[in-house]
Amino acid sequence: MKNDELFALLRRRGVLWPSAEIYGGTQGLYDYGPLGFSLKRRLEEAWAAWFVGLSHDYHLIEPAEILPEAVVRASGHLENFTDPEVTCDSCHSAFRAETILEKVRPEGVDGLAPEQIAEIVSANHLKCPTCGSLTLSVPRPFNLMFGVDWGVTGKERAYLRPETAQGSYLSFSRMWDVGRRALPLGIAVIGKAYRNEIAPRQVLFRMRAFTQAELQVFFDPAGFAVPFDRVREDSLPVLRVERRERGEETPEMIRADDLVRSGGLPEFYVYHLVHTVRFFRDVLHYPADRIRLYEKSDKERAFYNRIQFDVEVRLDSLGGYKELGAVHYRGDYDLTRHSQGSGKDLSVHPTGREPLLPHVLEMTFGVDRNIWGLADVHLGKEGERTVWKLPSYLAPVAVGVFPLIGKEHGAYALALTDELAGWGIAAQYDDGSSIGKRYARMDEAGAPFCVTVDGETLADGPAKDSVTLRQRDSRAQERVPRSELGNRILSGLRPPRPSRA
RNA sequence: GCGGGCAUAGUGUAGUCUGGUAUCACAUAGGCUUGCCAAGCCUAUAACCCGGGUUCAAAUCCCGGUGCCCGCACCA
Repeated sequence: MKNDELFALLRRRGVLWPSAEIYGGTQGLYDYGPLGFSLKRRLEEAWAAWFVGLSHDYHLIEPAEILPEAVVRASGHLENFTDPEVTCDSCHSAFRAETILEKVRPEGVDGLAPEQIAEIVSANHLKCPTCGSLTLSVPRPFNLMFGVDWGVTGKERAYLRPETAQGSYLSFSRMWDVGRRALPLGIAVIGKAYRNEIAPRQVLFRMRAFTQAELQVFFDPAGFAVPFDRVREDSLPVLRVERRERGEETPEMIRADDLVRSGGLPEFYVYHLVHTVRFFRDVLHYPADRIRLYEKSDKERAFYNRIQFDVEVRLDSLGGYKELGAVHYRGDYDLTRHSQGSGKDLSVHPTGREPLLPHVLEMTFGVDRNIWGLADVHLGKEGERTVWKLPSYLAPVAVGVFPLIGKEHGAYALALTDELAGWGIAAQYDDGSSIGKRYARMDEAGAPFCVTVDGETLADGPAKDSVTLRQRDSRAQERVPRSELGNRILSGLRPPRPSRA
């Protein structure tokens, strides 16, 4: 489905819509409706069940969304998110100063004042890349962070967090103290991050407020033991830098142990990469042939990232592979910076070991982007009908409950709806229009089951108190006693956890 | 930010050039009928992105704004 068509469908069904729509909408902000909110909750729960479930020592926390200026200064966001931007006075195109100066000053522009950059531009007669004029302006700072006035005087500054990860780094020493004082230690955060994007685009793909799910694993750089034997035979769809440089776009399947043995990647990294791919493939049910692990080169990744693979999924609505998650090996960059910034020694003393500064492995997941991805991949037309084939534990509605004839079976079906809701099942009663339309509505909302109360349910006989249970994907129906219904539906509603036995 | 395109009920659209009661379908709500996969009939609700201008009269022409789409740039 095309981008527009998919968004129209999601809007019509109340999955999501632009924020402040009655004022014409607000660029880069979206509201989730009933179906979208519920799907998002379940997606977050599935993520947590999987990634936090990887180890007894991985935990969820909820840090604050506002960061004091000292934090973003230490993290590098004040400096790096405030790229000097040069505009062309002729055609008004905008560029990062670093891009303009790339050829004459490969070491970058860090530490240069705007006037110094302007001097270099004029001394080298640098032209506008778009129109070729010699009319590049003096750079002005452009910051992707939202600043907020802080305190009574409003003179102090704070910032909305541009990524959730910072809260995990800030909480690390507290988590060390309240925990087992052992490495590895994983800290997971699910929450909003905010970026004042220049050009928000493609609905949920570049938003100004978005939800991230991130797991930061702190580990001893001298050794991070993982049960690698359990993943060594998995094959991963990787597109490595050398292959990309040959012009290849498609990934090749490489076994996990080969990625370690001849691929030069550490076991702990590949182990988590395998589990990340399993999550996308086995939990979210993205088709295996749509998933690609895209390795970022030295130039493409942030300087502190030692290894970076983006998890990409091919989406028809956006015409190609899109980044839906990533696995970063960040070294000790974050704790070093915050040790310096705070003046507090963040190194730890594991029992029987010398003090050390842990390294960080980061797994990031774009929650909103994956809601779009799940719609792109699983929501589609099958002949006349539109079906959203969500994994059952993600479906916002688990079961639709219908009376075959409203007047005769309505009361029974309503009572049954309440009973199922009491089991914690998202059950939705519908007696509108015809039975066929009710099935169609539920297919579109992604409900894995529909239950219909009919004459046999009420009549004395062998089928008394049984109903028909209809499966979304196969459309097959079977007769099920009311007493078994709760368990039948409930069994598919728990998201999978990784096996770690 | 730049260039191009677009904006009409919940959704998709006709009408815009050539100003004069805004078209159709689906969806939604109610009724009759039917009774296990979007059936049929009747009824109802429902729209010209916002602001200004020209005109007796603006969805239509003019100016300004906002939003969306595509490409470029940006996305440590």
